[in-house]
Amino acid sequence: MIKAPRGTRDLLPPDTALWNFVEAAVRDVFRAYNFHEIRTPIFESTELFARGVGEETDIVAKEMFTWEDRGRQTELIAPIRGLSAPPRISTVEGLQPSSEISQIGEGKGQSLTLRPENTAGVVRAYIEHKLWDRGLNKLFYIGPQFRRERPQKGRYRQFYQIGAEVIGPATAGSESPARDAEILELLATLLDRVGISNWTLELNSVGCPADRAEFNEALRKALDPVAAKMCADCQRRVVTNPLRVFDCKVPEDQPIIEKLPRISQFLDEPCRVHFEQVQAILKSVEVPFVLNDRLVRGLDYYQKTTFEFTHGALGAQNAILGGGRYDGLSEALGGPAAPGIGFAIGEDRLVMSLAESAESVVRKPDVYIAPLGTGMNREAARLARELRRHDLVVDLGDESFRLKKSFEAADRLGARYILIVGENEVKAGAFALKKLASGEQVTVPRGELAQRISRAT
RNA sequence: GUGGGAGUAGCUCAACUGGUAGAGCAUCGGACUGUGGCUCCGACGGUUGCGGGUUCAAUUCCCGUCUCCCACCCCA
Repeated sequence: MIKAPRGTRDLLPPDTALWNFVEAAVRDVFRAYNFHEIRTPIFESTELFARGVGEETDIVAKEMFTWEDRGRQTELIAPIRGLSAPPRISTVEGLQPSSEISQIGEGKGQSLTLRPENTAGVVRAYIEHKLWDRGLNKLFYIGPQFRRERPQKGRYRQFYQIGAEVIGPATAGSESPARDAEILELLATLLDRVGISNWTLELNSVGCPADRAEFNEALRKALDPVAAKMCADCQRRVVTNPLRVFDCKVPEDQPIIEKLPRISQFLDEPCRVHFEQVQAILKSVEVPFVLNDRLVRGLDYYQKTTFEFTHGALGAQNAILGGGRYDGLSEALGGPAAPGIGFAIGEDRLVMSLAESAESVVRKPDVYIAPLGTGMNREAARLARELRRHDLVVDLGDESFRLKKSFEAADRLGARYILIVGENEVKAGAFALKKLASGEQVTVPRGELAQRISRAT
């Protein structure tokens, strides 16, 4: 039996109703903040992620689905029919870093990658279509992303993100701490709106690149003498990415980590002021937050404000969304200066955290039509068409069904009413309409059916 | 990528130290030819994840592999 590939899954009813409920609520919230939807390709040039997300990040270094495009010749038809020459798909794992990734783009077959996140794609589109000239600087997206990680609860190889970006020239206000606060307040509204309580907003600032360099230096100095006493992971981090030492959960390491310098001590004046203003606005709009100067986001492009919303009951993957400011990203991708801030919600995790049950958001049929006897399918179809025009949810059976079977079907579907369409009814021009919950049954003339069904509860 | 646990009917789970698989629910049919949710009877449904090994005999023991779950790594 062919099964869904590792780390992917089918979303089935009634769960899909819950997903649609979430997405509808989210679109509502975005509208109120004047965000507009953008849809970018599901795959992009590998180079975009290498430059945008950072070649040293785990995502780019070992978690991308990457393949080499073959231009116009073979496409996928031959290998699939004959199974003789399967398409070559590999992760970047087998490649040498940087040099090869950029070389591939220059050959005949360009290197392509399933998007592991959506910010790079949005910024690429912003640059490509000169969106700053159209006043489009508040964008949101909803869609699948792909990472080749080991699956576990709340983590899939195809997962869904709901995200938004504020991006634009500084003159448009995109650099303002007001945007940071607006984004955070939007998120608080959004979570409340979909019915998630008990979230925690953790807030930090990682400063400008200059601050980070200085801080990294100080961190290395502080770690140098103590690194040998730390866990194996930390020893590796000290070399590759000292910031990540703060993520360590090994108890023995905590006393050492407590004494390390903090990024907050290295923020320059503009960054410090920016961060203070973000906090001041949050207090003014009464969005609760906790400062966490150990919160360091993984992607290279973050600077200044970084944040995370967490929620219990998600296991180890307790971050329901994360984001931050990325003022240098546009330039890193060859675009104009365009400060920005954004976030990505893990939709899979968001749905998992919902108190709402899938059943409760499914719209059940208002009426089930039971045709009874030869020729009654025709009558039933006409009635169904008419009732559906009145915005009623209608389902129906078949004239060969015994009445009992129709009743059982109506019960199973959770219909509110059953409408019996038999010869007697057609002759009389009035139909037996029975409320399934109470058993109350009335005879209703054709013309009054729609009104009768929609009115009652 | 690393470590641990688990895969038996559509779903939830049984099957003692190896003896060729069973229940509940669900589905379909009947009791009940135009009136359901209850009850009773019956039927359908499994290459016990897949492949190999040990054995007279494997759901059970061993090896490999795939998938899921938990944790690490990392992240949404």
